[in-house]
Amino acid sequence: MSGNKTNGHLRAFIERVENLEAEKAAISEDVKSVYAEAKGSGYDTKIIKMIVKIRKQDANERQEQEAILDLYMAELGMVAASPED
Amino acid sequence: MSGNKTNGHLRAFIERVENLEAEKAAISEDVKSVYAEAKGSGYDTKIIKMIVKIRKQDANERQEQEAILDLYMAELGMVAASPED
Amino acid sequence: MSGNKTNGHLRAFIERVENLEAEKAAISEDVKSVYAEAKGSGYDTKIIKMIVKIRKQDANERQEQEAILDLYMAELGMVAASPED
Amino acid sequence: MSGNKTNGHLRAFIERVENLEAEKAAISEDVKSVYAEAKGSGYDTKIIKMIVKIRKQDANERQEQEAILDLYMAELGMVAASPED
DNA sequence: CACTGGAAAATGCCGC
DNA sequence: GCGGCATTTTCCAGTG
Repeated sequence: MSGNKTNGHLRAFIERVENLEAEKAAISEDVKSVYAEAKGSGYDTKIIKMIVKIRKQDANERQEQEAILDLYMAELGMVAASPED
Repeated sequence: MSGNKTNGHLRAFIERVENLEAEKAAISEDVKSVYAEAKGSGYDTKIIKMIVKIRKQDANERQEQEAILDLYMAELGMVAASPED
Repeated sequence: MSGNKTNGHLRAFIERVENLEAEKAAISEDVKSVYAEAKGSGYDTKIIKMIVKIRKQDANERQEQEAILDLYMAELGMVAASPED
Repeated sequence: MSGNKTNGHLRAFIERVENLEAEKAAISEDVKSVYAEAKGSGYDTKIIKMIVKIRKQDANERQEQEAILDLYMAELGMVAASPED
């Protein structure tokens, strides 16, 4: 009665996840290919990875800055006063 | 200057990697959505993850087994027939 | 033969790890206390955490930049030439 | 403005947190050193980690048991005498 | 009080 | 085969 027909649902969820993860794995392969190609062109993989990493950090940082700005503004909009007392 | 034109290549490599990683991130989001949906249907996310994990392990083991089988067959002078499913 | 007396060593290693992790846990408690105190002084914990996070990100970024600089310098010191042949 | 002098407090809080987290990071390094040393002595890091984990679980269980015991004793009207410390 | 989001830990993977 | 790295997983505080 209660949950039997949901077994099909469970199976569907699992398959969807597995398909998505297969896609992810394929893309990871592509990334590896790009690095291999870059190395084949004489570039140092390590450096490329580091550049990618730094650029990602930059993006994160920007996001964090905006997040804290939002926090500040919310804070100021709410209390607009000194925290203590 | 010898290799200036390769700068364009470097940039291209970096962008390709970044695009691929963006795709990966998007798919990861999709996976999260599926889990959220499953949870909304009353399933325990943790259990589904375990099932997915186990099935992946099984797949890995299968592949290993097949690889070993291929090795044996090659050893015996028999070419492993078309592996595909 | 060889490894019997090392049991004592194993025990010693485990205890060292456990002691260190106990210290870490204690410090985590201290951190929590500081946040509690700050909140008691009217500060928003969330904001403080975010500031700490951003400052840590800044530090990381600096480190990454230096790391890549080192990489570049090593690269240039080694080959000092265009990447592609 | 009312609360300007609290900026110093905020700064102090932040620095205290950062110092504590630096200590934590240092201790984490120490833990890594211990594991490296253990590996250098021929031990398998993974196994040691498992042992540490199990012992921690045991400790947790013990605490739970003691907590339950305390509950029972409180229920019975007996104050759980200070076990130690 | 269950859920979300984030920090810390653990696992697995990749390149050397 | 090992160390480093990325991803995953787990734990916990905060929140509605």
